[in-house]
Amino acid sequence: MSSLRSEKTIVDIAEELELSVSTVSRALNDHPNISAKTKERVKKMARKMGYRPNAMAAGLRNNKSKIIGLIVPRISMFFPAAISTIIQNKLQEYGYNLIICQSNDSLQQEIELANTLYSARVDGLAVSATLYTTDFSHFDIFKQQNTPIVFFDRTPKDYNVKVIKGDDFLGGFKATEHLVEKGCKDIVHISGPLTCNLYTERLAGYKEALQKNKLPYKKNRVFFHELTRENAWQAAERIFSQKPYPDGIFATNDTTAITILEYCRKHGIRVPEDCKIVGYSNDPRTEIVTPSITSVDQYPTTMGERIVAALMDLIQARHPAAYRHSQEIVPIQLVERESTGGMPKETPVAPAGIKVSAANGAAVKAVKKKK
Amino acid sequence: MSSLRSEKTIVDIAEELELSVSTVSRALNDHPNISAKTKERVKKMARKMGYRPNAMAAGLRNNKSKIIGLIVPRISMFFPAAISTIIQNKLQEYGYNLIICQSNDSLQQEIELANTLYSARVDGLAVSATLYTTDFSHFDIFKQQNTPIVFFDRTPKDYNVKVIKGDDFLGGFKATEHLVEKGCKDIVHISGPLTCNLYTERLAGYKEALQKNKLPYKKNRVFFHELTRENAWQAAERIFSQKPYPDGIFATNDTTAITILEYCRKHGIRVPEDCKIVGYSNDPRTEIVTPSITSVDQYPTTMGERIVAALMDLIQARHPAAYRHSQEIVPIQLVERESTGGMPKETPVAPAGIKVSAANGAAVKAVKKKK
DNA sequence: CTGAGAAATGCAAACGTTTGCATTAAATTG
DNA sequence: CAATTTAATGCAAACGTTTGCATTTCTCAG
Repeated sequence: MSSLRSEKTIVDIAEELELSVSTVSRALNDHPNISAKTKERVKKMARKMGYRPNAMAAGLRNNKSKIIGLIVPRISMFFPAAISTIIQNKLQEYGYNLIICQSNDSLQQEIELANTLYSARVDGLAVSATLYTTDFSHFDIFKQQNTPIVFFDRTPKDYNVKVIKGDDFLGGFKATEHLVEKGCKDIVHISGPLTCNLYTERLAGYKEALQKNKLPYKKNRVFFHELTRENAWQAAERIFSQKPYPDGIFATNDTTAITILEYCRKHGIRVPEDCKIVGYSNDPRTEIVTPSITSVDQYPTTMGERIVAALMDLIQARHPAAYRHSQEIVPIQLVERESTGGMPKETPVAPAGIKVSAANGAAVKAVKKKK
Repeated sequence: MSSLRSEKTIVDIAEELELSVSTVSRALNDHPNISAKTKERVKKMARKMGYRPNAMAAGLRNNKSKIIGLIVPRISMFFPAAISTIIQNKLQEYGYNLIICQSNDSLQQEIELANTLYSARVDGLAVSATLYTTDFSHFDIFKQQNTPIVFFDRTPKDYNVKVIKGDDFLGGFKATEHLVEKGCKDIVHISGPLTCNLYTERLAGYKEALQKNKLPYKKNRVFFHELTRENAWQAAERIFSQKPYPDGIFATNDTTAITILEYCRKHGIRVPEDCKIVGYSNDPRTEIVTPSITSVDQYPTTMGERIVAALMDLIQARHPAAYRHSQEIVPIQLVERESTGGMPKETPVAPAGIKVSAANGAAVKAVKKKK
């Protein structure tokens, strides 16, 4: 009958075996100078005594926590959720834990989170910023201490740091040009707050596509607001409050696209006949809605994997600043569906649309340097 | 110009101010015996020197990490994602961090996760188990060390521990009875692996409803399999491979319900006219699909809040075993939609259906003791 | 056997906090 | 103003590891 309380420590093992703590420690960590025999003895005893390493003690001594921090706006949205999933699973393979935090798109919260994660002495940090983060100085501590830090998706414009992001310019461009190809001449763009890089770039892509196709850019055809369902609905009301109706809508977010679609259905505006719709992110919901919605896939799997790869890379090697501050672009792909006149999918279960693995390969090559 | 490397510690502050480390520590923690003046001096200096507390050192000394562990099957599914969101945000208010882990429904991974979370010396643990976890002994360590542990949703049947779960029996019952009320006489039930308590209870509810309404329980009308899209599609193929077709289907999962609906639409089976469908969890997707799908809401917000409340409770007070091993039931609610002949929603943006706050209040009262 | 080199083990400090107890300084009282 | 209480500060140990260096124990050639 073992004593009730009391965690077993390596000194307990050492005593029991009449060894020094150092040998026990080394034995457990498979240090080369320890004989196979003692290793066996130690491990067996550890098991028998129910020993569990104390990560905090080790972390304190080693100055590493084996924890990675992740800050995202919210994990209930498709894209960040998908990324978080990948990151979590991937990190596990490397023996790292993940602390996931949500800023809820509040700068104040983001600042606090950065501080607590720093206090936890995370070995690395991945961040997708708030919609309104333009000053990134609350991440300075990490840079000062040389803690690897990677921004993704919603990234800073001129904060010197490693960035992994989708090709938002191209995404905006392709989405718009696709609408043009399908015959649209009057295309509304629903954008987000321009404090966020994603939206400025997609908007730029939109403009570029219009220009290339000799369509005028009209200010009153572009909307800016936080991309909630409520705002989307209001935007729809404004858009369809007076004729002429647009014949195409590029929403920079699938939630918005879906809401617009619902509005159209409710008001007898036929999609795609009267008005075509394109969303962004390839949220699985775009596929189950009727009609299904064309969207821009951002390859969250690829992005997640590359975030982890970058972090592990930075942790292992003390990297040259060149890499610490480089930018990687993950490709995007337009997924055509019914809302722009595409065919309904063959069978909903095994969509032929995207082969992630292939895209993956392409993505890995598409590493660009920051200009 | 301050020295490049080197984290500032409280001893640096102490030296700078010619104080002892203990006073500095106490000052930073607002200990009552420290004069207001020194507190001010210390805090100011701390700020000036860019001091950041080291949570690992404090944790080691205090034997508490201020970290809560969470193990869920996967965070990309609606229900666990929703719960995780709530838990994370709620914990933040209490000054706790959350380490979210996914077992990917693998028992092996769940065991490993339990071990690493224990190594991190989490102050509490919340778990929704694997589909196949029947032996829970890998959580024994936590119980031995008196680390608070709460199971939710997918909970053990006879492992002595705090449990917070939805009223699955009632959910299964209501879903089935609703179909009966709508005129169904031949109701298929698509269930999950019976190793998981959720499914046995919902199945029991289904049976009960049939019996109460004098409908026969037919073995070949119930399906068991992991609730993936692929399996759902196959189930649909079997269900509709020969007449008579069922006139109602109760799927114990919204993904399955949605897939069945897609199958029906593709094969010209009219929903709800020919066949009615009820899902489970009230995944937002059930609302945007056409026709929208009746489902059972599980109040993830309520459940998440109560998980956190229970954990904080257990951490604060060294609780009597009675509470540590009690069971709480969170109510459920049937949300009627078009797939069972309900009216289409008024406006998709502000559905009148559920007022979470109100339900919340109801839920808090509905604490049942284990029989 | 002896001695040298290699292999295995041990010593003790360090990581950055917190905290019980001892001590000193300040305030209060008779 | 001495004596006593109260307020403020300091000392040093402890939390559980890891690791550089010193020491001991082998192994084996000469």
